[in-house]
Amino acid sequence: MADAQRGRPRSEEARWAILTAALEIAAESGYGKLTIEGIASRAGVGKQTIYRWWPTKADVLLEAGATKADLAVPINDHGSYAADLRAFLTASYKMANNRAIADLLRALMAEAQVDEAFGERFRESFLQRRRDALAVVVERARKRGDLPPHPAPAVVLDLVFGAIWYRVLATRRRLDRALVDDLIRVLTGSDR
Amino acid sequence: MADAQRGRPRSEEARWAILTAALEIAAESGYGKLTIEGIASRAGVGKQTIYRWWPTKADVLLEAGATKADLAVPINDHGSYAADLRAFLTASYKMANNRAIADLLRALMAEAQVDEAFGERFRESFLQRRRDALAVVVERARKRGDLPPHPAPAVVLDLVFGAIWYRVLATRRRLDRALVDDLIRVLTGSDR
DNA sequence: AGCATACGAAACGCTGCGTCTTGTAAACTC
DNA sequence: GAGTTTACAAGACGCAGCGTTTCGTATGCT
Repeated sequence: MADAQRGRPRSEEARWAILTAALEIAAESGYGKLTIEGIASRAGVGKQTIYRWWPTKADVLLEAGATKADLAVPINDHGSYAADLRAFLTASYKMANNRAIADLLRALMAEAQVDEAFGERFRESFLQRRRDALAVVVERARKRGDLPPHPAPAVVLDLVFGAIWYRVLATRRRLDRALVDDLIRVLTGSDR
Repeated sequence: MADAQRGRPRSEEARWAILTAALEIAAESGYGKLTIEGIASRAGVGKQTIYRWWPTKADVLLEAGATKADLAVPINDHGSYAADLRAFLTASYKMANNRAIADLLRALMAEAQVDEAFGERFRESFLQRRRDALAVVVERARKRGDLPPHPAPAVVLDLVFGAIWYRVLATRRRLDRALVDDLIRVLTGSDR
């Protein structure tokens, strides 16, 4: 085989140590205090091993989150648009109300604003996936004839993720039942 | 008078040069490339003059925005909740669709995630003021008997600002008429 | 005149960046 | 089992920017 593996293979142990160290430091001291040298030192790893596999420390965190945290949201069919929404929102706010995960997401979103290239990676590998997931729920409602004419599907995504992210980033208030209930009311048009 | 001014007064000229230089550099090269030394150099000012009056470069930008950009939103009475909302949202999305202002807001929001102390200042001096403004609109609607039972006033704020910020920070899509229309529909309960 | 504070300029030590070098380790190829 | 290739830990390197300090000067008040 021409493209058989050549040379020493990547150390899975080092990768794991790096991801763990990054999460630990970020959790203990905050993203602002996270440095490549700090990660390397705690992981017992050379800096070059980090630079070889990740372009920035934010990418390390992004992979750490994807690998070690369960960021999946359920999009099973619960029979109605309202029930599907409730399942999605409940799972989402359990995530957002988890301190460690919220801090991680805030750091990634912040870095995405400052580093344009990372921003694209973050949007594609995280934000867009979550949009796609909710879009499935909306599309299912449309096929069921369950979807009100307004708001438009694109706006549904903006309202749901907007409200969640705004609380996480701006007001720092917990996501609660009241928000979820009103959100469902508003999106299903069940005021009347 | 005991507390009369003593010593050389603060140079208004230097202050203005610093705010201008900060905005220019951020606009030209992005917030990631903004440095205190860069600001001082372009403004023709000693670094100490910056450190004497602002704790961080983000605070410089925050004051620059407050001083040089018109960030006011109209909360005049337009006769109905829907009309008030439309005026508020229209003004907001004209702001958010202005590239320079959007970039500035993204940088400030990003820094607020990383620097806890600045985050509080940002919330108090900017985010909360805008929440207060919209709260006036909502309260007026309530007094008029114009306000639907849902969503609750607090959720109204989350939905409006959430949608705006989410587009600015996450999808980078322009705010458009469709979003404004759907938002008004949803908040006034005028589906029916 | 004397005092207090701000100013521009520049030097300081420090931290973390991203690169590079060194010697060793772990896989495959012949 | 000798040779090749890539990854590894460790650490040195020059650089940029930080926040502080020092200097001599400027501008207000009493």
